[in-house]
Formats: sequence, C-alpha cells, structure tokens
Amino acid sequence: MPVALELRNKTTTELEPVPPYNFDANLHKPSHFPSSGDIWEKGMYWMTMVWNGQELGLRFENIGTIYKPRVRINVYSPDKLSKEFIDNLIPEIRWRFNFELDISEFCDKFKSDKVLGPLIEKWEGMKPIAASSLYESLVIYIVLQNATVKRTVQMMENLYGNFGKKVKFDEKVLSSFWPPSQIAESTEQTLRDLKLGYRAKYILRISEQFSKGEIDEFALRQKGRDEIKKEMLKLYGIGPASVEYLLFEDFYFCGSIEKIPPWERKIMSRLLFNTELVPSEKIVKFFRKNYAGWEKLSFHYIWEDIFWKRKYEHIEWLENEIRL
DNA sequence: CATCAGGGCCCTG
DNA sequence: CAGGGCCCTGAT
Repeated sequence: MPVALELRNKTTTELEPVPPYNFDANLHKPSHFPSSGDIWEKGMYWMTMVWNGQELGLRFENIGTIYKPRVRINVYSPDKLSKEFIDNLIPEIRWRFNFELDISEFCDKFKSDKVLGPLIEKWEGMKPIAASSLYESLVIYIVLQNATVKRTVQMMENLYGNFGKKVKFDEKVLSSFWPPSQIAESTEQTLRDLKLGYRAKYILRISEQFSKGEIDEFALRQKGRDEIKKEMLKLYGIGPASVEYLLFEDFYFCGSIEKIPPWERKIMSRLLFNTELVPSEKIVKFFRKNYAGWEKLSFHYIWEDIFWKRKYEHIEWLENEIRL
C-alpha cells in the first residue's frame, strides 16, 4: 500500500442549505455499508472526493440548525486551488449533498401522521444524499448486487486498494476513488482477481463508457425521472434494483416505489405489518395510499430510523435479517 | 464433504 | 416472460 497523499492546503467556505436540513441524518446513513472513504461523527463529517481529476478531502462541520442550516466546509488539496476551481466545485457540493431540494411540504404534511409523525419529529430535514459522482454510485450499486454486506465491503475495499488512493487530511487517512479511466485501462481478469466475480464485466464496461465521456451526468440531472430510468437501464449491469436506488439516492426523486429488494421487504414487513413476510405489492400499496408523491422519502424515514436505533441498541430480529 | 442463498442481471429459448 | 448461470463466501 503506497503512502497517503498529503492534502496540506485548506480552503474554507460556508454554505446554507435550503431548510429543513438535518446535518447528521444527511451526512450519515446508518443503513449503508461501512467504507474507508468517509467518517461521520455527530456534527462533523469527512470524506474524499475526486473533482476534475484532483483528489480532495472534504470536512463538513455543522454550524447551524435544522431550520437555519449552515455548514462550514473545509476543502483540502495537495496544492492551492484556483478561485475558478472552487467556484466550480461549490455548486457540485450543493448538488451532491442535496442542499437545494425543499422537503418542507413533506415534513408539514405528515408531521401528525401516526407512523411518520414521530420520525419527522426526530429526523426532520433528512433527505436522500448522493455524496458520490454518478460513476461512483454505479460502482457501489454493482458491488451491492447479490452479495452480503461483508462481501460488498470486501469488493469495495479491494477496488479502493487497487485503483484508488489513500489521502491524508485533518489527521484522517481515507480512501479516495479512482478516475474511470484507471479501470477502463485495466482488464476483466484484474477485476476478477479482486473477487468481483461476474460483476467484473459490468464495472469494466461502465468504466469504459465514463472514461470515453459517453455519459453526461450533468445533462441527466436536468431530465425527468422516466428518461433517466430509461438511460440508466441501458447500462450493462444496471437493472431494476440498481435503478431504484439511483432514482432516489442520486437523482432525488422522492415519489413512487417500484421495486423492493428482498431484505428490505423482510424488514419492512416486520416494521409495518408485524409479519414475517408480506408481498412487495402490499408494501408498495401502503406507501402509495398513505404518502402519495412522497413514497420513497417516507420509506427512507422509516428505514433509516431503524438503523439509527441499531447503532445504539441491539435489535435481535434485525440482526438476523442483516447478513454480515 | 457438498449444497445453497445472498442487498441482481444477462442471456437464452 | 421464465429460468438457468454466474463469482464468492459462510451457513448448514
């Protein structure tokens, strides 16, 4: 493992997300698998980012409240960054951490709801957060496929170790992503040796497409849900389950649920119906009936809440559903 | 020891 | 449109 790249230069800025914005519930998603690419503590968040081919370290500090949100952001880099670079970076950060989306209507509408009310009380201002580039998200969804958490983590860390870099900033050493070309110039066998299995082909092809500039993430952000869905399904290795994640977590569409993965189905059956396993349609209908227009975001509140609980207390039945 | 499912997707018939 | 095959790993 090579020594970490030192990011000695620091640029600081302060930004104001659209309220309500819940710093901790947005910068940390306890349901996600652990990664060496970021660290969360209450009120503070560190992560790596590659922007215009430049490795960066980001540190977010909460200096506001839910209703008057304000975030201090340190951008760490090997050398001093130009004003142009920073001016370019800021809107991207605003997008990736979903500073712009206004969910006040959702919070107001359901704050007295029997199920959502108490959760909005706790997590008001929680939204979907991409944090990653589209390319990086696609890689993540591919290593999630047909794998347990442990295996996903293994694949992800193998990729970081082989193609990514370690960067050091603010006393933290974190893994940073690689540019798509890095994998595009690699081989399927190299990826298979990293234990990616049949996913090797998917990641290779998608890396090639991104490296050739065939996918314009910024243009996609301007398009509607159905068009994005159609475009993403064209990608080799991206099917309905991955698209379901993409539409919500990366493009921030908070409505309609179309597909529920098996483990989410089990956990939701338990939470909503106190039954071992109900049909997916029943869960979909529940959300459509009660939270039309906000189905996915509602799901998200229920989902992350149980994983927040899991951080601090042992939940026997849940442990049995999460295969490590 | 063998078998199998797991936070899917592709390909074939 | 259903179903087999695919990588790897740990559980049985």
